[in-house]
Amino acid sequence: MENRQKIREILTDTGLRPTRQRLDLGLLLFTGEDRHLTAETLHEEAFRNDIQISLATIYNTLHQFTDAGLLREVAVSGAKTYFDTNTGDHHHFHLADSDIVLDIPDGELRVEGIPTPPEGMKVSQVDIVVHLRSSNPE
Amino acid sequence: MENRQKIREILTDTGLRPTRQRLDLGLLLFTGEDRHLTAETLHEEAFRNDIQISLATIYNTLHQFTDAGLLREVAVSGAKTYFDTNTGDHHHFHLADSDIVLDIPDGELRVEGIPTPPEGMKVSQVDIVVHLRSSNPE
DNA sequence: GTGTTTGCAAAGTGTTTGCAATTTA
DNA sequence: TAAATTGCAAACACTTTGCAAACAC
Repeated sequence: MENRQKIREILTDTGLRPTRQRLDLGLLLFTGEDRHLTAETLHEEAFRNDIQISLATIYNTLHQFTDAGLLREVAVSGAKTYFDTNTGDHHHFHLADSDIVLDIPDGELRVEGIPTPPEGMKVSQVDIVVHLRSSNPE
Repeated sequence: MENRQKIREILTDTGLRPTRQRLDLGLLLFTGEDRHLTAETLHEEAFRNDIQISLATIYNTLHQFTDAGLLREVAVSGAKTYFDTNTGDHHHFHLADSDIVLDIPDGELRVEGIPTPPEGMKVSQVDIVVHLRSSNPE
């Protein structure tokens, strides 16, 4: 299949051996729409697609992909770590009640006047999270 | 002591019974400079001050104080939950290497064009986290 | 073959919970 | 004394680790 070949290239380009697991996960992650996922989410998705991968390998792979710049870690809140297949510059809604993460549509949000970091430090990332709640009375 | 009385008032004002534990923690939290802490941090600080409080009660109290609007939860990154004694509108630096959280000095940072939330939702909080790394080569 | 990767199970972290004992109003 | 609060220990959710077996080059 053509897609599989594309993933293989992505992997070797970033110095990751194209193992069956990484190819399968890469195919899930880098095909189709951008999205947000947790290790658990991805594990279930793999399972649903008859892909056998241990949770430990899911964690390893998510981190390796993140280190390789193929994914981006999003700090939203709570215990779970979210990964974003969109590595571009953008920000997030967080639905507090359901723990769902959504992209904020491009171009609307803007930050002004990011302060100078303390001496010896540099900005590595700016995260904006807009937390949302249901506007109905409880 | 005068401070203790002040804390007692804060507690009763918010409908929290002024128990020994809440008074002690309130005294630690609401005296002196604003700061960021985790349950573990506060537990240690209490211990150093010869205040006997179980970790479970620390967690309970932090959440009760947060619900009462005396503290603010800050979603920075990673597993730990940070609480901020500054409940005002402000944002944070996160030192990625040491997991330290700092306030961004007031007035510099500004967000423009927070997008309209999806139907039926309202914005409950906007968190901006500027992640910092050492600018020295690794 | 050699070094890398996987997967299991066990361990680790941070947090919450159930419930009897204690404290507050 | 009725209701709220505490503290312990156990349970929990998520993540990492150690290491032998399997795999990629």
